[in-house]
Amino acid sequence: MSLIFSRQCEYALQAVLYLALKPLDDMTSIKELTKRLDIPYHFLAKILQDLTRKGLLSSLKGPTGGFGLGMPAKDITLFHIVEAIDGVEFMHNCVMGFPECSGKNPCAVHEKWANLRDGVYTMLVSKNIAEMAKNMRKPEYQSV
Amino acid sequence: MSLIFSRQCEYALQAVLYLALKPLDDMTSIKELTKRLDIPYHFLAKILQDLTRKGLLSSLKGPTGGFGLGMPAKDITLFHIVEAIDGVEFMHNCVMGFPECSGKNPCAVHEKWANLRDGVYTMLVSKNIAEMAKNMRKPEYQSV
DNA sequence: CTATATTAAGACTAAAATATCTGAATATTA
DNA sequence: TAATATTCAGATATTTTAGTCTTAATATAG
Ligand code: FES
Ligand code: FES
Repeated sequence: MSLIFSRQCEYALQAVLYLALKPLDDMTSIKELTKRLDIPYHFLAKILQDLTRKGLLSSLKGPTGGFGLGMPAKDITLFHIVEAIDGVEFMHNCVMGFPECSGKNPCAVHEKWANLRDGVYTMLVSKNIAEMAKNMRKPEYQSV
Repeated sequence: MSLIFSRQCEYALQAVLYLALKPLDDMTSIKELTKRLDIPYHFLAKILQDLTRKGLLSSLKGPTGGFGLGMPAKDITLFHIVEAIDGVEFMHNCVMGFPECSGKNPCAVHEKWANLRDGVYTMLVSKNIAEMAKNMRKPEYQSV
């Protein structure tokens, strides 16, 4: 199977975009998130804790507690999330798996891949998550 | 960790490109391939057997045996290899992991991803593996 | 203060991907 | 025919990723 981002990372992207639709200090429980997004409860819990440790989210215990953005949505891009979960190695790895990726010793598709990779980067940083979230037409995100 | 193709698939791409540099009926042993490409012996064996069953390669037992292309290099693209190993789901999956990927209910990056995905497809089919192999400047492939 | 709802943390389990091992089948060569 | 070099097939092992469970900590509301 091929995939770009790990499952964890996909869940993180989905969850943070959901939080981006809410006011900064509004806390959202894991329960609400898993219900909306159909993500395993405890798995999502770990991911969110991870993002909290890394400062992207903030959390609060107790009733009325939950998770919220750790900084204004306008300062967060999808790239921050990918970076926090999967890391950025994909930005400098050879798509064919060769140990080196550079124009010096290019593999058969290096030029094209380098372009596409830049495109992925642009895709992840071109808008902040507030704008991103608004661009979605996913039922999971309606009437938050 | 993020990656596009599975490790298996990466190995397959590397190995088939190596075979593409040889005459059609010239058999190459796993030993030679693993030595050149630094791929675990038995793992590569399984991958090549898989590709053989699927017709992309041919094999011959015994001394002077080994693996070769199953059809002329000009008829094979990288996409055929990816298709055989990883499958083509990545061509219609949402990059953020949502259950549906379509313009009807687009995720935040659907348009951009759809373009990039087409770019990946083009990258994989734009040349046959004979041309691809010649474009490589990897030391692993010199003086075959 | 107490009961409750929540996150935090870490151990644990399950599944998938990656890698290794072993013996059989087969073709070549001497 | 015998020895050898190879692929073939399937079992096993290891590592990584995904997912679950349990207990503790903490904040709120009554
Ligand atoms: S060398 Fe292969 S993508 Fe750069
Ligand atoms: S819906 Fe996400 S990439 Fe198409």
